[in-house]
Amino acid sequence: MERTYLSDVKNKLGEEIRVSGFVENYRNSKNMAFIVLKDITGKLQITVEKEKQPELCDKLDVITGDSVLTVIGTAVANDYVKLNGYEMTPKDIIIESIADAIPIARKEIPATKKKKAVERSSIDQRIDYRWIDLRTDENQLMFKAQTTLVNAMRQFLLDENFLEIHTPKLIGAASESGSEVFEVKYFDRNAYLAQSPQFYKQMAMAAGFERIFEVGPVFRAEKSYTNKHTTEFTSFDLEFSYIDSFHDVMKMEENLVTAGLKAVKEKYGEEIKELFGMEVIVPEKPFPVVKLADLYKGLEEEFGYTVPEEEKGDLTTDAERLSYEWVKKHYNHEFLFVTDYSAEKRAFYHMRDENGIPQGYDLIWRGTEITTGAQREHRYDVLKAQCDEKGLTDDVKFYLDFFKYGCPPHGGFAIGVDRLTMLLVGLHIKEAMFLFRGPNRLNP
RNA sequence: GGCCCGGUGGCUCAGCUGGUUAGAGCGCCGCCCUGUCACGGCGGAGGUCGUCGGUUCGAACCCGAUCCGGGUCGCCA
Repeated sequence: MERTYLSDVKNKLGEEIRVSGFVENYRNSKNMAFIVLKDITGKLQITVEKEKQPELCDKLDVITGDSVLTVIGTAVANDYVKLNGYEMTPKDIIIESIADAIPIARKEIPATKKKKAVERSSIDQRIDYRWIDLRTDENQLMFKAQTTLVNAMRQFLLDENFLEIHTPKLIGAASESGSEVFEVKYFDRNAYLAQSPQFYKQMAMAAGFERIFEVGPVFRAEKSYTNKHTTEFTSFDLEFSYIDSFHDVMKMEENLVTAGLKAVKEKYGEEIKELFGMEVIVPEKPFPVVKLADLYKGLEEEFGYTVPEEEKGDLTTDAERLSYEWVKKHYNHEFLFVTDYSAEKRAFYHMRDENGIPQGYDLIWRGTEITTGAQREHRYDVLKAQCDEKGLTDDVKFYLDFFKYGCPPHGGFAIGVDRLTMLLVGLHIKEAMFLFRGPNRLNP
């Protein structure tokens, strides 16, 4: 008999069906036993009247919470049952796997008159047993939403004639600026883990691919201890040619992000609101844009925030957070493009205008940076000069060559997928990743 | 790297100015309970109080060292 998903049981009431899943809750009393079974689509109560089915009793005595069962039986409507209003009477129960006592507290249990509250285990404790933690409704919803989000963004780009490429993650030279890279053994020499597909995206432009994207892992050997950094994450990168300015890049990004959020809202908006208390808002276009200096001016006037002089060329974490208040107030919007950063703070490959202002931007969503984008400098001589200025020419010689034999004007950006997900459901990065990687976390 | 915080049963915590058998709730095990649905009731097992050293008649508690972990800032996606 073919397996029926639990979300589909309501369409098969009265029929004999076969279902499988984890035991989410279990109560076994003298005459009755109740099993709440959960699979990726839903839940179902299995009810056993022991007198009528003595042959099942031995099995019922060994079942524990989080065990995996397959149950064959018939589901029928019954007002007794709070869960869905129907329950299944089993004909047979197949024990696929018995679970030991669960070593983490996945849910907070509020205090009652008699009992103290039980706090949920800390995220670090839960990551030790992440596969068990991931069984919760919240976590599974989060990854369903992420799948929908990334899929909608990918589909948007395919419709825009982008090619999907896959660039190497093992690279021969520590690339791009001073950002730290991981060194790995590579036969009799060293290699590095790619910190970004940046150079290869641009190589694709020089190859005449015109429009490309890549969704893949990137590695950062930075000892960052924050709620939004990790040493390995998934980057949604794209690059495209024949742009007139970085405003074309921003336009592409707002269309991309809007398409993604629209799909998520349609499919999971209500569940996300219910389980995470977060509203999925499809943003209005165009997104608000502000120059960095103007934003700081506004934050000072309206929120009394003063940026330290040495930080003025960049956005501080406090300012980033406050910018959410600012953009809500002025534009009733969750997204904010910030432009006109200082050249020292930006990568050498960003194009600059005649005043030396980088032709790029950051995109801030709900007070957290999710993207850096820019028009790239495609003119070999200018690029080489900017490279010299940062003292990187020797390191990136191979990259400079990409621009020597013809290269269209182009630009692009990268979105951190994990950050997108974490902001979507209002969590920290550790909670939002399938498996977090940080300076102190390499397992499981 | 800076600043701050924490390591007590499987989990979450309490443990006053050092005082003798270290507590609770959840979980677990056993028994009881025709319908539960955060079920309920009774009983039980389970802890070298991160580690090492010191002070003291006496240390989970005070002191020193050390290890491990967490939060946050910087860096960025």
